[in-house]
Amino acid sequence: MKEITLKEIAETLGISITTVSKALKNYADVSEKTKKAVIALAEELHYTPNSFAVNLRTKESRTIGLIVPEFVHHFFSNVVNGIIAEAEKNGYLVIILQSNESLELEKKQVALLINKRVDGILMSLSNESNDDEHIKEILRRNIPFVQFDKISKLIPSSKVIINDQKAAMEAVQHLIDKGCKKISHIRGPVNPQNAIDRFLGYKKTLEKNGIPYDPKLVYTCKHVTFDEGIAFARQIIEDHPDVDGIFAITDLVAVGVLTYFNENKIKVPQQIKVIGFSNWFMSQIITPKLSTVDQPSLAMGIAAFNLLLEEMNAHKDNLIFKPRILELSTSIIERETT
Amino acid sequence: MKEITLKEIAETLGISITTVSKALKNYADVSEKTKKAVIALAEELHYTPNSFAVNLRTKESRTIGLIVPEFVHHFFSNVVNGIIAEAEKNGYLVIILQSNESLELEKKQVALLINKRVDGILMSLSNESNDDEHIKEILRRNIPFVQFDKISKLIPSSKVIINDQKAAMEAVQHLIDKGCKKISHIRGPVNPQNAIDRFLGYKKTLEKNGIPYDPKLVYTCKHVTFDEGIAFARQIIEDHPDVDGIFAITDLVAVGVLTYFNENKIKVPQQIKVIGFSNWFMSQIITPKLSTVDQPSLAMGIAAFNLLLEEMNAHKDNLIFKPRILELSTSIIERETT
DNA sequence: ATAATTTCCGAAAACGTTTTCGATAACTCC
DNA sequence: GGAGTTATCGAAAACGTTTTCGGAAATTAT
Repeated sequence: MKEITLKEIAETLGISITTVSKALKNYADVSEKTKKAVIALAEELHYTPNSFAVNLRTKESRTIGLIVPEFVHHFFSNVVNGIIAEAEKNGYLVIILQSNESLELEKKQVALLINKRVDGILMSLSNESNDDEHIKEILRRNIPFVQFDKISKLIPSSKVIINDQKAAMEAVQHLIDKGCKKISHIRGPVNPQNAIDRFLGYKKTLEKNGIPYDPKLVYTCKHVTFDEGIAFARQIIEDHPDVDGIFAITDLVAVGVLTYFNENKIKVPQQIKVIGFSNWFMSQIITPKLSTVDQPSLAMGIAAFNLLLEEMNAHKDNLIFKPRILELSTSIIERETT
Repeated sequence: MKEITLKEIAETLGISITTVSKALKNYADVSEKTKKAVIALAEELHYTPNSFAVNLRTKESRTIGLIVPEFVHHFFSNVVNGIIAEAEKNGYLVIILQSNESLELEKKQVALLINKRVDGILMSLSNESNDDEHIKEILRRNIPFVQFDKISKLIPSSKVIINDQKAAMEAVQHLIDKGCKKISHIRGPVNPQNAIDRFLGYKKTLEKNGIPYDPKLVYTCKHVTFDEGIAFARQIIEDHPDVDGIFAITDLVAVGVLTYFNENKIKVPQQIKVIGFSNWFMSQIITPKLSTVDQPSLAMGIAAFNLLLEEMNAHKDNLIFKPRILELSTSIIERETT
């Protein structure tokens, strides 16, 4: 079981390796006759070029690295889906790494990708990320790099994001428009930019509508899980029986909230209205159907890859690439919980 | 921005490339003094070995390829999760490809992975797969290969599966035990082995319980979607108003069924009992909560990678590896729909 | 006929690493 | 002091490809 190489083909055909290589790449300075012969033999022997050698020679691997905090959840798996589909369309392969929201793992993974010499890196930050050294290392090495969704504003790279603050403002305004007077917010962890922005959107919208902001109405998730949704729902009812609206950081948490309410006969939307974030699939199958903010996940993946592609192409031609920020638009989806 | 190579380090230190390489790999025939110097300089310059060259030289990439039909859905994203976690633990990277249930794409992707010279391939077949040539090519090239979940019995490779027939039998028996007399089956497409096996399990269990098998009670999904669940639910009620049990190929379809029943005030489980398959997350949040068959997705991913790892290690040492078949166990989860 | 051009081919270098094998220098032991 | 041993190093080949450049052969122009 030995590998077929250019040398093999060259020797059996009695020509040089050079000519074989050129024949397969359709160079003009190879006669049609030899081309035919080479191609025929290559196919017969199931020749496929050794990509290790090609990579070494051409200094590119047509492979990109992708780091996400997790992808079992609907939003990220959709983004990843967009990325690998678009990558494949352009002849790129994707190596996927999952940081599990751990900064330490994230650092290792960045090092891995650098070592692998991927042509570019696509990344969504973990919740723990506040130390930027590993990201700076990517830029220092001049590796094409695009952040998406969970980004750091301090890193001067291209980004694909939504306007979390604006989207949150619309969500909270929607609750107010539906008659909510006392709105609680179940927010994400302290670090991530989008948790901060959504919280700020919540706060600003209250103030804009003359509703005093009360920090006691804000509950902070540690891991943004279904179970936290259940737990906070109970706590909110205990602490503030008169709350009539809840804005949850994400649909998963909102679904936890609804589950608790369903089990405890708390009427949604009559007693309390609920709005989530991201428009996960499950939001349309739970009873009552969850109102939410539609966040274009597939489009985000596609946009992120294409932005990276532009940067990789510029990089190949030794051009400087000016980082760009793409802001995708969101929209409120009104369902039965508001 | 030039890359740091062994040559760089060797020249600034006035020693040979060989020694630098050996120093970094902690060879015994390099003095402690030079080792220290080399390591210090390597760190200072942020040296990282060029993996293209390493791959070429060592003929391995510590990268595996993974092809799944799709992974936005809960089951596969969990399997993938298990795989990449386990791979990373063992120093392997994973290239993920999605066949989108298309045979044509699947073939291209196999070719891509072969060309990439991944150390091993992990694969779950698309629904269209009946032509085996591309898979045979993997075996012909002696590339370590493990199939999981959606497999072809004809391919003599290692496999990680569940016993679909047995699991289906348990599910249908569960419906019968709960009093169902006329059970409909919403099955998967014609080709895939697991759709066949689950159907066979359905049929056998009916017969075992003295219930005549009626092909008119079997509905065949083309794409196994939520919408098909809704459509078939309507059709079942129309065609057979007296059906009192439904066994759906997967939770997604079952959830579609429940959604239709909820909207049309058909009482579950009083009028009709429903059981799904796979225990997706959504099955526990829908009302009524869906009874289902628990299929160990994460464990399947972990097992599949470890089996592949064994095979890759044997391959490295030029040992022959006898394919093994791992069968993971399933269990019925009784919830509110039965 | 020769000169100029075109067509076709191949030698060789390069990409950066790993590993084998031999060489030198330094040491140990009697 | 010489033989044997050990410690340390480096030359060179190899992995398989791509690309540059020059040269020979064939063709066309003069």
